[in-house]
Amino acid sequence: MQQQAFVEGTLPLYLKVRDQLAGQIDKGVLTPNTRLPSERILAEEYGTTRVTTRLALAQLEAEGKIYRSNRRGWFVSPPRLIYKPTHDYSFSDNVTAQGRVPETETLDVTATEANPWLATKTGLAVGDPVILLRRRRQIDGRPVLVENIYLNATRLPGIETYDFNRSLWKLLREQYGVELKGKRIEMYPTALVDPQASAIGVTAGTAGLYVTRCSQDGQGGFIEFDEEFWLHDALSIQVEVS
Amino acid sequence: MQQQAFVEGTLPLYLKVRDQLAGQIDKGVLTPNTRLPSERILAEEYGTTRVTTRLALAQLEAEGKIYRSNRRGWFVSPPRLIYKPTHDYSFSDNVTAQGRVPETETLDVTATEANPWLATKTGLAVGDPVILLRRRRQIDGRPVLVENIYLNATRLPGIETYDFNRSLWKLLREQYGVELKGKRIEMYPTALVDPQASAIGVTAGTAGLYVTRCSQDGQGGFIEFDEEFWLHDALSIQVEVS
DNA sequence: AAGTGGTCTAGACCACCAC
DNA sequence: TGGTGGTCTAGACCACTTG
Repeated sequence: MQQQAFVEGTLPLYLKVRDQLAGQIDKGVLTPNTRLPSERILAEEYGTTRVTTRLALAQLEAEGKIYRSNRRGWFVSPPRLIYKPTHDYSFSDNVTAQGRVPETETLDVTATEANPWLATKTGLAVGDPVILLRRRRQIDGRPVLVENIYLNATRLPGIETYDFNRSLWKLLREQYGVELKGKRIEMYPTALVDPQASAIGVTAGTAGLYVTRCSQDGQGGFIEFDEEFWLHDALSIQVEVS
Repeated sequence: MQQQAFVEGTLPLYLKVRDQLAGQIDKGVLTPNTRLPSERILAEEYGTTRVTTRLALAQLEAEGKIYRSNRRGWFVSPPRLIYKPTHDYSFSDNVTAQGRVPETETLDVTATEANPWLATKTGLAVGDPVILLRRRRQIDGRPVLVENIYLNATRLPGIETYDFNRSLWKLLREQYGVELKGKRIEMYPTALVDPQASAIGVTAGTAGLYVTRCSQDGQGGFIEFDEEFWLHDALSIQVEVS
């Protein structure tokens, strides 16, 4: 029942545990995607309880140094993917160019209509037909984002019949002759909640980055609105302007 | 000692508490910057313990719906500031334009030299003289970011003598005739750790957004490198390209 | 079946802030 | 000085994953 003294210069215990583990990660003793010892073992090693150990792990998770895989354990985070949302890079090409292995899964494709929220985001009228495409994307076997893509069904007739497990940008260019031009991007950090958290296989409340991207063709016509839910430790955003 | 049953359709208790509080925020019962009841009172209201209540509060914090003020309590988050890092907006003008009240405090100004890390970021040589300026910025009385600004001392002689509690961009333009042109921006979500967490007055480990911005003049000469540590719930980033 | 993280209890003392 | 959040203990049962 003894509490640790909180005198000047003394860190809380959970931050000491944090520092120890962070040191092992930074020094390369623990390498990306390595599993950490279980919470119970860590608690014993550091002479404390699971609650305190979990505080330390939550800190490292918030910093993006470790991640958890649903009831399988804690793992060291791999490097962040460099992502330039203003460019036309395909996810697959970008991931491959950085020496990683991408994978895309189509979750479902639905024909629907623009609701008021989507209408204000896209300039469509409420009720205009759209195709909603939901996909999950992985890097090196780890799901890192889910996305909802709203496609202008009027402008892209028959698009729901194609294979969406490949680059959408290439599909638009090759089948419809569309070159995406104008883009309006918005993003902010937030927690992933259901249904996105479940789709990505993480606990509700895991830190994430919410990114939306509205793309038009050269004539200013609306083509697609993309809503991406990223794990917060999986990416680093880069934007260049001149 | 009875545990809640985890049958189909039943949420964990901490998520029920979360939903209740979130509902009150969304419905406007709790308005921005309102203080929530204390953890002990919330725990009693929901018939649970502080630990579980804190889980619920941590969820809402991760989503950006509430924030904590060092040992003073939990508060409802105000709307996010819309921030366009590719534009030349001054912080003060931007905050004012959105109907909020900005404040800037200079923490310290130091003459130093470029280290290897800064050299790779800026194109300076290691050892080149730079002025390091640290500032804290507030919105409506709440500190929302601290920043480290590295200024090219060779290009901007005497800059350390000016008042930095106002717009740096205006100072550069009016006193040095500098128009910033090229920008390279990089950002990713991470936790705020000391010394930034202390400077902003939040617990180490609070979710944040790390933003760097490297600016040049029209001739490609390096002017300033800006490193910003934002509270994660304080901003929404917008970027437009055509 | 064994082990993992996920959730939860019922307390405790401490540092800090406002009154 | 009293109340707040911050940290911590020493357990418990549950759901899920893996062998």
